[in-house]
Amino acid sequence: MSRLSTIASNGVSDFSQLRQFHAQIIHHSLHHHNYWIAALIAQCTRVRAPPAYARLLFESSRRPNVFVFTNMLKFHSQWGAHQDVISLFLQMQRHHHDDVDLDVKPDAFVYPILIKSAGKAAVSLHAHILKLGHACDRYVRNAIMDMYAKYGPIELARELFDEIPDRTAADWNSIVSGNWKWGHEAEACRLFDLMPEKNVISWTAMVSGYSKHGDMMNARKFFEEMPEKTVVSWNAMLSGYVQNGFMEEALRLFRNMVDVGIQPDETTWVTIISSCSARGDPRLAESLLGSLDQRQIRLNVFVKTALLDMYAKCGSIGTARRIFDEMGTYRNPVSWNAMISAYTKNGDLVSARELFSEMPERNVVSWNSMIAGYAQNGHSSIAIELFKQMITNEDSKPDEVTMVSVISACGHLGALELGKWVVNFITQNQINLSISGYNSLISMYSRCGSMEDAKRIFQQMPERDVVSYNSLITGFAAHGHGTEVVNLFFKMKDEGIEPDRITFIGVLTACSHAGLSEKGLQIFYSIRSPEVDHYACMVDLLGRAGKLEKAKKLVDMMPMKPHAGVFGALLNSSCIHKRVDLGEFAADKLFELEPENSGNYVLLSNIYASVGRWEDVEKVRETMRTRGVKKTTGCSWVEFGGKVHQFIVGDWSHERSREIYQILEEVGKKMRAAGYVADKSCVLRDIEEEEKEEMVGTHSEKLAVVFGLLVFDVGATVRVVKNLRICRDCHVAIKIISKLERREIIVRDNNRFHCFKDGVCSCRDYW
DNA sequence: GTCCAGACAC
Repeated sequence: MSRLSTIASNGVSDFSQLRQFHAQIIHHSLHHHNYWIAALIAQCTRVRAPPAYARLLFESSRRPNVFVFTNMLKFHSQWGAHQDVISLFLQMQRHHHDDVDLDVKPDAFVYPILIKSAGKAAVSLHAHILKLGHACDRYVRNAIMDMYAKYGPIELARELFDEIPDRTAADWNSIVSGNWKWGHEAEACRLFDLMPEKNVISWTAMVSGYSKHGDMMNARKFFEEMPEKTVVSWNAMLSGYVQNGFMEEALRLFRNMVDVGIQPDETTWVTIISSCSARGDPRLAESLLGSLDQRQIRLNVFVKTALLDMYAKCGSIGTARRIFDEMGTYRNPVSWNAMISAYTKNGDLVSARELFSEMPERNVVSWNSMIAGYAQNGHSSIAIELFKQMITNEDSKPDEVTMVSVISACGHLGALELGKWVVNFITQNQINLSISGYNSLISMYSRCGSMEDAKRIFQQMPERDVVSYNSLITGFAAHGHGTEVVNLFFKMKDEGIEPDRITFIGVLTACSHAGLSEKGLQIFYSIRSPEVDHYACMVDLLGRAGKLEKAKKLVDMMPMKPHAGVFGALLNSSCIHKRVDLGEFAADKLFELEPENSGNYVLLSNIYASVGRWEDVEKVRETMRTRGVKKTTGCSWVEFGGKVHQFIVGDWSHERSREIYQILEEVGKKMRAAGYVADKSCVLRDIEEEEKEEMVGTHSEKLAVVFGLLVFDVGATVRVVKNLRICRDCHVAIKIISKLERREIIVRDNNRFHCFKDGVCSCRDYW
């Protein structure tokens, strides 16, 4: 008996020792005694025993008392099983309610655990706890204050802190960490200096605070000055280096740590492993694993999850899955999520979805991984559908990460109506957006063709970074608003934000499309080290302006190897200016670089057609046939009633197709009556049977416009979204429809926008 | 006998 007591108070060191301990308790027939059950559960927490094991222990108690409950709560809390914590607490309350004499009244020991697990939701517990009078307990008091410090409003945490008459070190540490968390660096430092007694936790909080702010100089300074260090302090410093990308420093510190005799713990390993996955360096990881093996490190679920993630990021999805399968009952939501995102990053949405539906306990990250997976792999509609499921399910609340994916999906679909509904959802659910959230809104509005909204968001943002400017610049560039872009470019410099490569691409494209050659050249020369993409923009700019010799010269002078974009720009401008020689030169290079891209063949053929060299047109067509190059057919979308309707060439799948084609026929008659004759110079039109039709063909853009304007009354503006180039025939048709209907039609084509108004198109150079 | 503050994984 006394031996058992010794084990209980000293603790076991691993799971197998725990099982021996358990066996001895059974041997002494003590396994139904609450005292021993509580002790065993406490040891489960210590060695991170599997949840099923702890649950079995819990159920072996006929009448769990407050100790058994509390230890079980602690166990769940450590695993992050917050749902279990809450339901166990409710069970406790029920037991107490049913029989007041039973020793299960939730006490001051229970509330801190509950508050920690409930997170932000613990706000609703605050009043309840005050009523029970637990708020004067220093642990409970601290837990509540800490909750406000972590989840906000931090001001309330501060009020509570100021009211505490006998502040403990924990109270000071909570308020310091809270200030770091909310970005109040100066206040955190001020409070740290005011602290009557600083302990190792206070110092570690400062190291981690500076690290999270990217201030590694000060982080290191505090780390060096600490009077004592624990393994947690080392871990904080390590993770600071890793998160700020100082991998060499991290490894050096790690060796240093081992040298001074600090035993790395599981957190250390997780940090080191995740630094390998960030670098995508499987070799380093392998050698690390070797040392893990040598040290006989027992891999806990955290380490295993980090390993899983590392293998997935280094491209060994099979190994990742093996680890996942081996984890068995040790899996927690994070392991599931890591595996799901491994699949989505690999483009394997089927396997990801399968895991997602099998998961026992989904959290917001699971939904986010899945939604982002669809959004990033081009399945925008499914991403939005899943989001709608998420909000009906109500098991997890969407956060900013969710919303960024959903916003981006709306942008790719060009679904403005849906986008506005999403924005409304964000405000109604009080989801706080960071800079990157606002940036994604700017992108979304730009992609949906609503620059007024994009600009409004930009102006309303509390703070802007280079991505904010890039998003708006790229948007205006796509709409051909050159001067707006140039103004923004100078404004950002005034604000002290350095333009990056994306900025220059946006500005140069805008100059090119708006015919601002001089401005464009001037800006190009100001780039410190121009990259190949910038040269491509300049070739485009010079080419469009008709300075094809200069464009060709620039290609020859480039300090790096030109890529397809450079020759593509040259081919495109050769087409605009009917330059067969340069067109052939560019096309030759392109056929080598990307033989399967049909667009290049079409452009070359158009050049020949424009100068009447029909035998060469035929030759290009022959080449396409022998190489098996198929002209890509695009599809168009138009949004109506919160739904995105899709059309492809010659498509009859839409439920109102009959009506649409009938109206198209009538529009065609009107057009012919108005004197419009189909333009016969539209070449390669017989590559696809459908394109044989005259003016009133069945191209997707026409279907979309007719649907939007005439079948459904969408109002003044109909937005058509298409990501491939629209054909010349459709371009003309849309112009005519806009004139006949006296309405605005916005077409997104190849991520550029054309606004048709009363038969006039805003773009200058497209055809 | 239990509870709070600092580090890690998606």
